[in-house]
Amino acid sequence: MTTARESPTGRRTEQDGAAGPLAVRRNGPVLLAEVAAHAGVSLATASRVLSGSRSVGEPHRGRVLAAAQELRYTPNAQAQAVARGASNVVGLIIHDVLDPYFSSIAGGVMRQVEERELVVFLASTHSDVDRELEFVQTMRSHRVRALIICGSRTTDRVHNERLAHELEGYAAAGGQAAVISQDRLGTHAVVPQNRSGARALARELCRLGHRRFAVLAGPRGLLTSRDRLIGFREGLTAEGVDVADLQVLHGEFTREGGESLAAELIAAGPLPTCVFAVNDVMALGALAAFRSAGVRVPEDVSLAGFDDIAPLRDVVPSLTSVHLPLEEMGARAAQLALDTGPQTTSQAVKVRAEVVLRDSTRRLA
Amino acid sequence: MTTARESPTGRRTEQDGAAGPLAVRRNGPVLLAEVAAHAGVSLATASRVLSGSRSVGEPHRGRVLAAAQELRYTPNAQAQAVARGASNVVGLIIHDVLDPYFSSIAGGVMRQVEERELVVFLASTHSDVDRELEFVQTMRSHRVRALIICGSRTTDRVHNERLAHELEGYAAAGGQAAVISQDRLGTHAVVPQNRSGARALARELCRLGHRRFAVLAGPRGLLTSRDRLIGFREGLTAEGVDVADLQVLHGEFTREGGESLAAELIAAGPLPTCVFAVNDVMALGALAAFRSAGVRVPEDVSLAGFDDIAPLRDVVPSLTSVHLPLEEMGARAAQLALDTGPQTTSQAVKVRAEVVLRDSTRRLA
DNA sequence: CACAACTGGGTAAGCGCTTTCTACTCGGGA
DNA sequence: TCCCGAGTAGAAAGCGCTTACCCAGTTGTG
Repeated sequence: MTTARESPTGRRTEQDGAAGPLAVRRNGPVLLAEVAAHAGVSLATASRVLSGSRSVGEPHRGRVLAAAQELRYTPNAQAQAVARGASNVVGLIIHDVLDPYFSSIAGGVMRQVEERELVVFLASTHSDVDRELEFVQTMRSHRVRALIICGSRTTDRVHNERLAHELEGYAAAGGQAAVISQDRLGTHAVVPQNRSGARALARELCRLGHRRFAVLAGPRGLLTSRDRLIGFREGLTAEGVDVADLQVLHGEFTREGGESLAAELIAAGPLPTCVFAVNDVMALGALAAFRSAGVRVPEDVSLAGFDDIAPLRDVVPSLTSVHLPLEEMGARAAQLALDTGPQTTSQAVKVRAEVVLRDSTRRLA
Repeated sequence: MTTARESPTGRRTEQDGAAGPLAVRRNGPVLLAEVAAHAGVSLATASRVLSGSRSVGEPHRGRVLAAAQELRYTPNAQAQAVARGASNVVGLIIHDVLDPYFSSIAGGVMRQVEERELVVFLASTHSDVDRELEFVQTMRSHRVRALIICGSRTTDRVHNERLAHELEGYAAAGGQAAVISQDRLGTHAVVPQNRSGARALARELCRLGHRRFAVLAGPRGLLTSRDRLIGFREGLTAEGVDVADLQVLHGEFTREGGESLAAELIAAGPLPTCVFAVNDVMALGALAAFRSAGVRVPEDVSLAGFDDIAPLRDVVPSLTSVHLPLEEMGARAAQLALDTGPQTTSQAVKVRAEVVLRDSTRRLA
């Protein structure tokens, strides 16, 4: 078997002259030119057969197909993208794959993407705004045809401006972007109704007889956390609860955050009758903290979360939460970014958040 | 603002002659050539400055940088990949993002990938072998520099051969692949010790006094499920339990699968003292089924799973399982595929599976 | 039977970059 | 003063494809 050498430059040389007609082994992938040669047709014809861009007559057509098969030809998608001036990849930026909130959304996005025979670039920021920005640049540079960014926006002005600027550049170059969270970047947006959801939750909890609440909130700068907190306050006010003595603890937006905030709460003294964790993973953390401190839910304290993530199905007591159709949100965002013409003005889709009362919140006597 | 027209062919024309020096607005992304022109240097120089491939003298260097900044230039990564003949993307094929087993592994892979400033293509097969094959082709065609496939291999000969063939082609073209599961494809492999893990579990359960078992197994063709079943049988035999009356139920490898198999089990008559679900999501499903049927775990029946996935932390009773360092496995696979020279023979890394006894399995009096 | 209107093949000009190769300028030893 | 390298800029030849353009050879129409 003759192995072709590479020139020192890395460019292929024509030195394997001794190679027989079937000396296919070479390093690097098989090229279209080789398929064409093997089939005895021109490069153009081979390309046309394989990409079906124009009809090709039968003697040739078959030969090309056979040659491609035999040589195990795989077209170079990057080169195709360059030549065609259009890529078939979609970018997806999330905070963390391990968080069920994001993996659910990702699931929805992937479904849509796969239906369209595209592929997805996945990047996770781990809630770091700089990485977020960096990934947008990366995606831009890979000329993704659509970009989906999910995860709460922040109050960080500088970052928001930079990001908006970057996305503007992306849009100017013909890209379609959609965010899942707050509609602040001038892109398409899928916007969960955090505020009204939390408001409704507060009212339901009040109707169960609760008056003394604590909120386990996320970082101050996170809009999602902030909106939910605001909504919750509004709901309480509407029910005539004095918001002044609402306990609000800020911490990480994660399970660990919830766990340590709940621990703080326990340590701080008499518990309220009801605790609202602004998202479910925090609620799960809080539940663990309560459990290990011997605080019973809902007997000693009621607990509610937000998002209604899938793993909630398996916890006891079943957790009261505010349902968000996460997969659907992902799917919807993908649709917005993929099915909208480049000239369309950006759309915002609101997503209702529905309170689901379960066993973790009890009715007060 | 002058907008450049496109020729009917989609190729850019030179018709925007009227454009002033700053008429940057055009459709499509900014090109390197435009940056070069703006900076008054040649294309080559601009390229060298921006990719740092060679030193460029100061008057020019600064001008290029400034021009790039001003025009919001983003290099076309696809074109770079074509020109350089090397891409910076990694492929990751899993069954389902929503399954914590896979999302944990994905998390590990992503960490490694991000450390190296690469990006990842994510594809999910939903356990469909045809899609798996198709995705390998897609990844190949995108010239991913490394490919990580995770998810149990099957007994489907035809598929295995096709897949091996495809991967051979990938390797021949210089790609590095790693699988996480069974080492059967001639690639690098991260191999969880399913059999010995299950064997150890069986022995521990026997030591707790159990003799009558049922196994909720996955599809017959799945090697992971099969290996765990075999190992479990071996463990029982070693402890002198007659394997003949071991109940084995086959179903889906998912939460729903576990749920319906457990329901079957309950319906079938007297329960064994201990049930082994071959993976945790099935165990979670079974737990739900038991709960809703009023069967208490572990009082009425003991339950054990396998994988020790993260959401297990939040269920009560805490579930006995066999721990697998999922994130680490993902990271390890990524390392194998990324840090190994192309000429190295493929390595297989075994991963120990450690039994963790928790509250879902009780000691029999 | 001349003349369109198709078909379907090949040639070559792109796509947006990188990199080799050539050319030039400059400083310093002989 | 001349020559030689070092250093750096630009021209141009790639990378692996697609596709506009051109040119037979066929068919269909009046």
